[in-house]
Amino acid sequence: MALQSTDPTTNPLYYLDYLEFLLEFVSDRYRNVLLVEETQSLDRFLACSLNARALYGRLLTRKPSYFRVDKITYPEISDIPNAIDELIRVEFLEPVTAPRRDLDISMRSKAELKSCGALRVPGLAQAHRQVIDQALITSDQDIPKLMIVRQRKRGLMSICQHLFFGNPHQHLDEFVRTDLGHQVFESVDLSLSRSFLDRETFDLARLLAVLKHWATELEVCSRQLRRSPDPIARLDLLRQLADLKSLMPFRSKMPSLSRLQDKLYLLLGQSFERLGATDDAISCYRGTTRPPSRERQARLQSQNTDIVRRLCFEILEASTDASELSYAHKQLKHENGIRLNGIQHPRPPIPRRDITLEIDISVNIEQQIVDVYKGQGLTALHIENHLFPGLFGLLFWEVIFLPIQGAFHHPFERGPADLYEPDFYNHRAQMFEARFNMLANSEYRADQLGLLFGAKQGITNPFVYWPAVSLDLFSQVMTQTPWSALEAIFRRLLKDPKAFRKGFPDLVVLRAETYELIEIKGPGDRLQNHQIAWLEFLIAQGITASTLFITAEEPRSNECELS
DNA sequence: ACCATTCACTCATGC
DNA sequence: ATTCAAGTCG
DNA sequence: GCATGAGTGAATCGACTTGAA
Ligand SMILES: [Mn+2]
Repeated sequence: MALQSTDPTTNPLYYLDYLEFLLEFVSDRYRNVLLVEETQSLDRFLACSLNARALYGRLLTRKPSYFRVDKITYPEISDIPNAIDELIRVEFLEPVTAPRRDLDISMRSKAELKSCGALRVPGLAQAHRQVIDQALITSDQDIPKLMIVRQRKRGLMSICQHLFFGNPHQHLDEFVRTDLGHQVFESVDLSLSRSFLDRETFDLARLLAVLKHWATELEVCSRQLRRSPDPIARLDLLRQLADLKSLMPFRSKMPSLSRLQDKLYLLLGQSFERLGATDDAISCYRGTTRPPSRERQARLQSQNTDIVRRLCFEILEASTDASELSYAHKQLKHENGIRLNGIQHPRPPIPRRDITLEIDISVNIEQQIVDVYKGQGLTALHIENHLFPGLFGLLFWEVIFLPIQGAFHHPFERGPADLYEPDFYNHRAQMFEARFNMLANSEYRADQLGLLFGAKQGITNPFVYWPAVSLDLFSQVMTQTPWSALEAIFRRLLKDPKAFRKGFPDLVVLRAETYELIEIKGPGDRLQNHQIAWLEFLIAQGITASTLFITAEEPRSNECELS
């Protein structure tokens, strides 16, 4: 794998190396996905002179696709005019020949407009840029033409990037930032996986990306409409939403794409709901089981107790989403009275303390409590979701980065691509179980913690947030937590890594023989369902965890007690 | 996935 | 003169 | 007091240039 150094003194064309690495990777591994004319274009590009390719690579990193020829200067590229001609011949660049008064204006700075005499109208020189452009475009003021080129084949480039990364949003930046050491990725054998296996799947991915973009826009509209109702705009929006819904493709076999579809259905359902189109909303929610689809369906049909009950049972059976589960519990309890105890877990009470504190708004409340503990000679850290997930990510490093089929497709992945799929554990069950067995030995565990922390520090891992953790912290927490508790926490994490990574208590307070977890609640802040779920779980596992509610205190009184 | 997404937090309503 | 946002670059 | 839904703000690499306000 030939990733070169970014150092411009030794390698002034580093960006071209990146681009060509990507293009060659794609045309090599995704030959059957690319269309014939796409392959031909790529071949034509790769056959160009070094100068031409370098220029195209430079322009590709820039935001607009129109460029003033007189402004294109790159010291490392010689004979730019010639490179431009060459790129025009292979249709990677296009001269703007038709009169484009708009560009002749907008691509000039104010100073330039002034020096070609365009701002002589009184007051115009002081006006806002937008106003000037507007005024000049319709005036008969003569404005000299600029020599402008438009970059072509940007679409092809984004197709290649999409294929390379397996998603539409990562781009060439990753190469630079990785070479600069801003991010470090685990090196994984990529030979077992390709992002897309055929054109059909890939086209579906691109379609879904477009639909999602559209749906997000409509969702924003629906929110605005709620603020300021407008019956006509509402009807128009409803029509657009219906159009979008009718374009929804059949459920894809590819998990990453069906996840996208799930999100789309939720987005659509939510928009319909906001506009009061209950039936449409329900039918969208029916397209997916992703939370909170079932809860929304139930709420929208609250008058039909049979449906509500069926949905709630489904939730209890299948969902890991705390807020959905809490809804289902309440609903069923409410309907069936008390005789539902079979399903409910006995709930340990969550310890609660209340204090008053002079609150400093400029600092977040958690940090203030940390300082209070510091004043008492205790170490407290605000690490929220980084403690146990971090420990998990470290101890199970090898399993997480196992290069099984479908997990890794390119060198810039922070974790396996199927991490958030229901089968993440199943596809690695043997390895996970073997690891659990090994880690049951506390000496081995301690050993591994130290080794892995040293070996992997700084390497991106979806569970480890390096700035927030330290070996000392991990060591102390690990040795002071019974393995049974750790194992239970890790297994819960594994059930739904996305959902269960959130909701841990804010603070860890370190004491000599033990530690304590505390969820801070400032004025107006309430416990959320997933926080309650973790607190109860942790307490049930014998870990000291509690809540601390803060009430604002008038200035000037002092001291608060935290035993 | 940088006019986008995600999350924790915060506020406003209605019971 | 300064501040600010967008864009560029490694 | 409670539940709910909507809205906020911070954080996404960081230094540097440019043009506009
Ligand atoms: Mn909190």
